[in-house]
Amino acid sequence: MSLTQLRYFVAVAEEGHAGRAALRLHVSQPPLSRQIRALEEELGVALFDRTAKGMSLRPDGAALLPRAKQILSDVASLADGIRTRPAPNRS
Amino acid sequence: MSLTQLRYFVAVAEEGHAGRAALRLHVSQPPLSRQIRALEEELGVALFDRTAKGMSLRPDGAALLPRAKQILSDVASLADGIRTRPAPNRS
DNA sequence: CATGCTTACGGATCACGTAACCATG
DNA sequence: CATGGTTACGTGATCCGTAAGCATG
Repeated sequence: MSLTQLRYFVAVAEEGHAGRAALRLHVSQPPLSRQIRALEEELGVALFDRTAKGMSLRPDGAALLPRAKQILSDVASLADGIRTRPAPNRS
Repeated sequence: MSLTQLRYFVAVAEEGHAGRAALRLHVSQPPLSRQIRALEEELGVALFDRTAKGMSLRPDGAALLPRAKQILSDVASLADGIRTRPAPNRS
């Protein structure tokens, strides 16, 4: 499991559509599809239902979504927090 | 920034020694050294002091350590939580 | 037959391990 | 000169993008 996979998963979950998620992420659909599938295989569960209209969350995917977003948010704030701390002054 | 880099960072921080960290992670020292350096460059700060005895945490590294451990722990529990949830029954 | 996810395939990028190198006490 | 981190270098794996394939309404 990688942060990239979590980012891709969140984008697809929020867009409900791999094409739009790919645009949002500036990648093409195949890598997206592959990473989602790899994540599902690693976890051993189906995260989405593939319909003719797009991809919709299944229960396990819905359970994963908020936690994935939390982790990504934590990672981002960690990076920013360190980067914007050139010296330990809190004046 | 990748989860691998955070794992490498935590191992070196806790061991205070790249050689032992490498054994613990089942990799060799050079990849470890490179990933730590890449992380430092990405963040724009020095995380460790390189001494003749090993690597010791600098203030920015000490600030990063607990947050990195938290994220890794969250990721692990997320994966386990989904994996051990074959059906959404909470009987 | 139009839309949307998936598989095939070739090429670039990244990460590792061995070996050689450099610094410190 | 022994210990420990770093750089060099070649190889193997991973990931992407284009193109072709397949399913559904």
